[in-house]
Amino acid sequence: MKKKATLKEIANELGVSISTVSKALKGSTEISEETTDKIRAFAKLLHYRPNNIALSLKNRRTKTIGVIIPEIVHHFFSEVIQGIETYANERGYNVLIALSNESFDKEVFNIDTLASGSIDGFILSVSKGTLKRQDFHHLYETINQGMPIVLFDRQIPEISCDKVIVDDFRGSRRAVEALIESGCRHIALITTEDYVDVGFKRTQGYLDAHKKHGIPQNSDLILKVNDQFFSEDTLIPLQSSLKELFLLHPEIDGIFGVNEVYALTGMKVAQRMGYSIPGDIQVVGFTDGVLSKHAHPSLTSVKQHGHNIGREAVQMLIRRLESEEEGPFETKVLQTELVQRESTRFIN
Amino acid sequence: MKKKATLKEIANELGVSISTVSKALKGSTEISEETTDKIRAFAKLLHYRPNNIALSLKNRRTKTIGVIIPEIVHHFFSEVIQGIETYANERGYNVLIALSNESFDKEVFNIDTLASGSIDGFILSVSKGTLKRQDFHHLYETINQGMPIVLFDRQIPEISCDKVIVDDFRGSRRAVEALIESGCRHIALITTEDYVDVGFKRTQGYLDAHKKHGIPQNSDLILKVNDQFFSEDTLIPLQSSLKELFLLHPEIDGIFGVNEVYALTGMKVAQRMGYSIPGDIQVVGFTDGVLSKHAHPSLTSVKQHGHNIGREAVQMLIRRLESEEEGPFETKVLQTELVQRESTRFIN
DNA sequence: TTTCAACACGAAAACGTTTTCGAAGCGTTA
DNA sequence: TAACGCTTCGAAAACGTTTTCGTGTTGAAA
Repeated sequence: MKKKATLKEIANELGVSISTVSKALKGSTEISEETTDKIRAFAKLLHYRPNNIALSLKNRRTKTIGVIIPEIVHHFFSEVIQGIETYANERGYNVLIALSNESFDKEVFNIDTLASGSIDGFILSVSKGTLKRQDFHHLYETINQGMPIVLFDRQIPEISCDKVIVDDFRGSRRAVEALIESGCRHIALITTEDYVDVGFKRTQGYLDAHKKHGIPQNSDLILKVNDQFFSEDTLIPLQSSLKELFLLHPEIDGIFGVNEVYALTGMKVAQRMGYSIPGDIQVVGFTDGVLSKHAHPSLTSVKQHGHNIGREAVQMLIRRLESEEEGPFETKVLQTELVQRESTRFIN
Repeated sequence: MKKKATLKEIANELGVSISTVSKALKGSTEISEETTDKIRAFAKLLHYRPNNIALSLKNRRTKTIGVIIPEIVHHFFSEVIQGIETYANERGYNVLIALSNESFDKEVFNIDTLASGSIDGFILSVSKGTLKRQDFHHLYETINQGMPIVLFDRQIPEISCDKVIVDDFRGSRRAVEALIESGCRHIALITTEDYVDVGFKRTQGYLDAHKKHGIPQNSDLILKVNDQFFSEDTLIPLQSSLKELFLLHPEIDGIFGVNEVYALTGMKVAQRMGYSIPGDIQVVGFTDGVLSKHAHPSLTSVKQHGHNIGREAVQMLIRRLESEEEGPFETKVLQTELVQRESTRFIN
């Protein structure tokens, strides 16, 4: 690998000082036009590029935001990143992304490497591994070290920092209410285990919708999926559980999945068993992604405006980065939207 | 924002020199156990974290690989990143990801910021914007500056650097041959415009399969989609074009889409018009992603082992980073795999 | 001729780290 | 007592920048 050109080399070759070269390249009026031209020409010849890392050292700022997400395939996270990117760029910040793959160790590793110099602050959604372990020392350390963090999506109440989350409870309740209002009385719920905060809240919304409408809720209709290490394989056991569920409970007339894949899998299993969607069973999912749009029939979903989440997160982070005084931490709660498609026959 | 603790601060507080602190924290035997313990305790108290950026300055290496991809929602790119990550980590390298969003300007911006200090080398797939513009000055500059680049997926013949690509031609030909062998005689092709290299090659494979089997090919059955700025909206015109195509050519008995969404859209339009899949029309897509698996019926696809692509790319990059002499550039061609699902009735 | 401003440039510090080399202090040995 | 070796630590350079504060030269004004 060739080594990169530096100010020093240019200065030596041209018989001027380093400062002169620096000023000339920056277009300072201090340097004569003649010298400036000469230096610029030579710099171009050597393919000179300023070394930002040295700059960061000097400025003690990198103007870069680090984003750590658990998964990259999720359409939701892609949308959030999209939002983060566009808004951060507007404000003159660069964005770097790293993946935790839902693993605690990887999350710690990524935070460590990024925290030590590369970035000014974090926007992150914690991995399932971390949630399960309930070990947040790496986050505490980072915050104590003076680097601001904005958490999004998955909540950790005991950590005090800025947060931007979605109103999972109301989003979910609204969806289940819509099912109830359009006639469903036996709604199956496909959810995660309770340690995943968003899964828990969406489950609560499901329960609350029943209570609100005075509909008895049968807890046999709730299916909790263990997917700490989510992969295609977890779908196989899920499918058989679902088949069993439908066989035991032919009265089921609605399905609510706390994410896209769960809802979709529920729909597919029902279809295979001869149910018509939305004729016999109506289906709603949480998180509106490509799968919902391309499913057959397309899936009614609770949309989480990921773009806005990203935007809010960046706003909070930059405010903290660029202000000296340390105000109280905020938690921004964003509302969802119910997007109707072919898998339901809602009235309005 | 609080400022971060440094070696200097610790040294001053404890009345020792910076070198002593550095050595103590690194566990050098030079420093007495007593002093070491004292320094470490104090460092922990201050939440000290070494500033890697200063280190990179010294070492002139960051041990970090920069990855730039056009889109994050693509399942294919996610898989490649997955591969890059796991293998890079094994070799002690960190991975940073940036997005170009298929935009030339954003690609240039990202390369510029990353190239100047943050990383040792690039793995990238160029944006459609860049391909259309045919402007590669930013890549040339980076290479000339001495920073190695590995290109993947989308080819640029005129740039000399390491590349890892998929055998689009043979993958596509194989898929179309399979269609022909199972009886199709009028296969519609949904492809991109020719400036997208992979689209072009897949089109060539489609044509070659016909020639090889002596089947006349009707160019009216080829639909070229303009999707430079790909969004959900481009699907609407595509759908009407497809509808028109099927109306004009009721003889169509097969569909080959050069990507997942094209194939899927073709399938959906056909289904809406009353065709049965795979009874009346068989469908094959390129790029095997979540959509293929979850479609109804699920989609037969040409799978591009993204994980392997990532692995190969990392291997090539690290080899170049860690060896002094500059060998000739290589291009690694990976083969695809035809994954059969419900949208076809292949014989074997 | 003296004085002074304008102009063009250079020296050096600073950012945070690692590492090499040297040096002080102290005990041991001949 | 002198020589030596070990232990423990500090000074300083280096990485590539930017920026502040000189300093020397020139030309013109007094």
